[in-house]
Amino acid sequence: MPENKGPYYITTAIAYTSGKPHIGNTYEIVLADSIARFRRQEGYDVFFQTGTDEHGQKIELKAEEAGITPKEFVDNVSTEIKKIWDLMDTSYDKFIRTTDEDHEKQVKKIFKKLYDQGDIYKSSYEGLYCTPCESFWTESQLVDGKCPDCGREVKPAKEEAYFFKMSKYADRLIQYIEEHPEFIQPVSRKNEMMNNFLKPGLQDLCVSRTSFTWGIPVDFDPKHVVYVWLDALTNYITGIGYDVDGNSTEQFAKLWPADLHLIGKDIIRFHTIYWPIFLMALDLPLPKQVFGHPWLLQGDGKMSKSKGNVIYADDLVDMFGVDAVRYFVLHEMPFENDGVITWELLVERMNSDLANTLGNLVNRTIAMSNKYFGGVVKKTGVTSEGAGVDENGASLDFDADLKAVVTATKEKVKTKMKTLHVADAMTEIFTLFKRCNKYIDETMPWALAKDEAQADRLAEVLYNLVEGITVGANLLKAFMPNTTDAILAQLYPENPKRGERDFDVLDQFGLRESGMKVTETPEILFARLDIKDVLAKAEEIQAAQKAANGGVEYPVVEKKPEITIDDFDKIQIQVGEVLKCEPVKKAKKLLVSQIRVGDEVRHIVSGIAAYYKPEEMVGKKVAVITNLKPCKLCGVESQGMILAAADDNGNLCVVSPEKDIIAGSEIC
RNA sequence: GGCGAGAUAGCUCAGCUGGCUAGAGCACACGGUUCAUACCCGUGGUGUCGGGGGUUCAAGUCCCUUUCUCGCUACCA
Repeated sequence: MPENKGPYYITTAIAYTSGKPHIGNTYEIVLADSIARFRRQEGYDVFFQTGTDEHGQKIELKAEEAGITPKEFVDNVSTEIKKIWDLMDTSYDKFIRTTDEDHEKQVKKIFKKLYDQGDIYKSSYEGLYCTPCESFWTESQLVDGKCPDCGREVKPAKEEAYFFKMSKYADRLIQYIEEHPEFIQPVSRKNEMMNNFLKPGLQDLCVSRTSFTWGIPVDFDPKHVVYVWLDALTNYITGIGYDVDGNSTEQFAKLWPADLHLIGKDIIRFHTIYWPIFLMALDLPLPKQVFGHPWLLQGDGKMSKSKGNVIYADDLVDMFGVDAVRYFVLHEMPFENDGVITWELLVERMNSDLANTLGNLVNRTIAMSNKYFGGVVKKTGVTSEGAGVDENGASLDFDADLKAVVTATKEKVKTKMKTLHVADAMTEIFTLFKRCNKYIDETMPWALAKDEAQADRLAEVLYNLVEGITVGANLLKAFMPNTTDAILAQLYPENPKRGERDFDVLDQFGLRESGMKVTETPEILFARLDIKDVLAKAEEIQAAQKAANGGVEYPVVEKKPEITIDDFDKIQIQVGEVLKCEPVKKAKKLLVSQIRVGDEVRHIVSGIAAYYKPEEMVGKKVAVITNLKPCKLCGVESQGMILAAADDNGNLCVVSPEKDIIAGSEIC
């Protein structure tokens, strides 16, 4: 066994249990798994944690829709997620759920502790909340009794809330980030965090909610539940036995701080700002590294359930096999940019890398060993040493070159993995396999076989091939564990264990004992696929998905408090006709429209530039709130508001009268 | 609008602190080979290195400028 290099604690983000994860979500666990496996191979004492994030309003609503309790709902989804993680052969050590009793208990205690020490405070600004700005103001901050930001009325707070004093720790965090350049990966993300959040000054974070109940209740104020990020992020410490009262487990002492939090790039902010600050408040050391990986996107249009083109891991595994899917997602994901997945790309990788380069190599090597030596692989020592050079001066000592490539690969893979460049690491391994294929052409075993006198040379060639493949197969273990086993099972049929090598010796050549046999019945590792067949199957899957999703996914909308007809009556809505529309300078999302409302024409700014071109708006009749206090946006005064509907998938449309009616008509 | 990244072969991308005829993989074409899953090996391309200017003996590689793309962020009355 390699020497123990010490503990290594790696986590994925915990998956939100609102539904079955698609292949893009599944990518993260595979990436984490390959890193975890690789570190284990290197000799680290790895602890790999993943799990599910199970609280929040969205889940509360989904459960209601399904007619079951939230707990039943998350039990189902969590089980399904775990099943997929297992299907992908991921070697996590712990699967935590935020509904686990010990987790909930610690979160309550953490909240209390932070409250007691003054980091969390209950909003004392009751009555002066500006809803659109999502900000509380003190009496003294108001300008003319109005919100100093937008100048609108501040209202009595709808809900009291607890806040976390982020600003208190901001300087320490900035210092930490500056002193640990490797903390945020890739580094481009570090700049975004510094420039957009830390340098301008951190806002306090709201850490409780009262608008729903599916969450961890605040012990001492049970109408509040703990805001999901404080709940979710702490899984990284509660999962390994952290206890606020100082009774943390030995495991915690050993593993914390984590070596790597692997997360999607969308939640970098929570992991590199709020999480470190929570930890500082708890007086715990910060994780060593946070890697915000890019996304695996579907190439052919946006994934959507109604289109039925969502790609799920289990469908892919059915069609291609686990390791092929692992290979694909790891290979297609560069370090910084988003990767793309399509059925065509999947087939291409499968055929060219897995079937042609690797599968065929193993197959032809075994076939020749059987054909020429009855499967016995002997090291004879008849090498190509001293073969000289060809007419172009190129070395004919093919053995030496093959060995050099094979033995150098381990170090190359290690180097790539050190910086988490998993795709590049795999490429190095496939370079090894390609070198083996080339070696066959160089040495031409079929030609050697025709000459009795060359029998020992032929044996040596085949030995070298089997040995080279053995090394490559062992290097592949972190990424495609089943393939490693499948190859070794064929090269060492009597006892595959004899083909397994410690990572430390993967830079050595010639460890295979001479005289062992390879299998008499080679099996194809990866079958070539026809793109037509695959596309046909993909269509079947899409059709099934569409059918299964006859039900519609409704948007989740945070509930507002009940109002009376008098409240409603305060709002004046009228039909407006868009006369003219143009983009607002200095703004990306804004359009300014000239709208006829009765006998007056108003300028109204709307955040719809991403959905409507200015010329599309002209001539439309829309619903307009006409008694809204005017307000300047990006330097342009807006005298009202165009009503529009938006769903959860980024669609938006303005609201128009169903029949033609004259501009100025009141909507009531 | 602010901050940042990028624009290199048909496609996806490498090209560090400037230096010999600009690379890899895939795709494509031609040649070789037959052990093998019609597979493997070799050879090949015209790349205005986004446009324009500049520094230098020498610039994808540095500076300025311009166009476009992308990320984060603000505005979304």
